[in-house]
Amino acid sequence: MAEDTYSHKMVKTNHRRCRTKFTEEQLKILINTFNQKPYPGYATKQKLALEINTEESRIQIWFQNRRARHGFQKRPEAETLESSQSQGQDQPGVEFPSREARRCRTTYSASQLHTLIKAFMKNPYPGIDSREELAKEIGVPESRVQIWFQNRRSRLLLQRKREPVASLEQEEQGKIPEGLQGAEDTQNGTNFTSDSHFSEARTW
Amino acid sequence: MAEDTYSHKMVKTNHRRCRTKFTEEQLKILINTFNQKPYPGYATKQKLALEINTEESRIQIWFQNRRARHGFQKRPEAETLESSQSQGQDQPGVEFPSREARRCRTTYSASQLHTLIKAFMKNPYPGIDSREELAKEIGVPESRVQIWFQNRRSRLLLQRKREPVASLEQEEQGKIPEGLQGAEDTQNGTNFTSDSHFSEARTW
DNA sequence: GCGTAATCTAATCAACA
DNA sequence: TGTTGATTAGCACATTACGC
DNA sequence: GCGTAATCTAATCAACG
DNA sequence: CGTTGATTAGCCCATTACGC
Repeated sequence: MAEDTYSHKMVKTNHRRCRTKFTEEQLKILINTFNQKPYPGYATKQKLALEINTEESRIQIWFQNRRARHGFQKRPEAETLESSQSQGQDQPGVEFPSREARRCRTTYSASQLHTLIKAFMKNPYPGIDSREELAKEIGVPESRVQIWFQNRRSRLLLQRKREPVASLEQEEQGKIPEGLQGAEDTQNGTNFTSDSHFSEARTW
Repeated sequence: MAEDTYSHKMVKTNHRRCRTKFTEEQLKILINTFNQKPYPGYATKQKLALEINTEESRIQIWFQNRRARHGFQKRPEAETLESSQSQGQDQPGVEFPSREARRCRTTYSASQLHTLIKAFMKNPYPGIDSREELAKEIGVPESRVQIWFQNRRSRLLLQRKREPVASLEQEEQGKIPEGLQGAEDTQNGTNFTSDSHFSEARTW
């Protein structure tokens, strides 16, 4: 049992969240609301959450999936220019909040960020248990923790395509001059049949 | 016991590098060199590497450990003002490089960075095998991959203490107003006895 | 204004019927 | 196996908008 | 000049004798 | 159970110094 040769509490809590099971009753209400406004604001979702006794984040997910799978009238703005809603976009004077207000922006303190980043480094893809634990530790709802991790990963992956050309070359990169770079490890040849998984065929 | 519930090739290659065993012969040479200059430059280390047939990075480590454990004469610059070396620091005209030249700076291409970052997100603490694999994949010596990961983690952990005060407060931060933040998850109470590991007693 | 939390889509994973 | 909740990246930087 | 590789210290982990 | 190679963070931003 030489696996898990870690001293850390490698509890490996990487389960995903339990699949929520909606009752007929709940679904009826959800669908009904969806047909009225497929892009509900925070208030609406909160109300729904209370009404059908479910976390607001689950409702959020449900709406996302619903939108993605069952086509609906149209996007809320730039509609098919049909019914109501004053499509004039920038109708001056009244400031029409075509979109319902969203959830208030969460602000994280330094120590909260500390904890989050530390956890991120341990595992950028925390399971539901880790997230719950983190949430409790820093005192925010778990859904916010999840969102934070998503955004964080996004930002990190952004740097991948950042730092662009610097000047004007992007030719080959698997061809280091050879003789300086690859002139290492010529003894102790632990060649270990490298079954390189995740090759993934770059196509640059 | 339900650990490692991953579909990914969780080969768990988190072993550390094999402990290098130096022979008497090698040690003699190392110690000898150390006594002459405890802070060897790249050229010296490279030469040593060739001489005792060992990776340069291992020599680097050996010198670090040696310096940390066995006291030695002094720091290389601002010496005990003894022998040669023209200590005049800024002796105009000749530009004396008191320190021996270091290793040439490695520049990573965009695709190399892509691969590295991707790997970083999968696991910020890759074992020797993963690093070797990465090294082969992007065509740099493994030691450089290791260094890259170190620096990367460092930069990430930096942001922890970044974004400081914004204006002028740093009082309590474990005291969210309560009543807005923690007002979630009141159903589906999976309380799961939270044995919060890594508490680590902040002392701010 | 900037930084970044919130939101969204498209795709995929995966549990459950 | 299809349905559907959960999760993820965001492919020359996903988009939007809010707080400080 | 900035960005970031390279380097360093202090501490800790861990294999091996 | 000490020795010593390997690894890690870097406690108001580890330090240094190159390449572009």
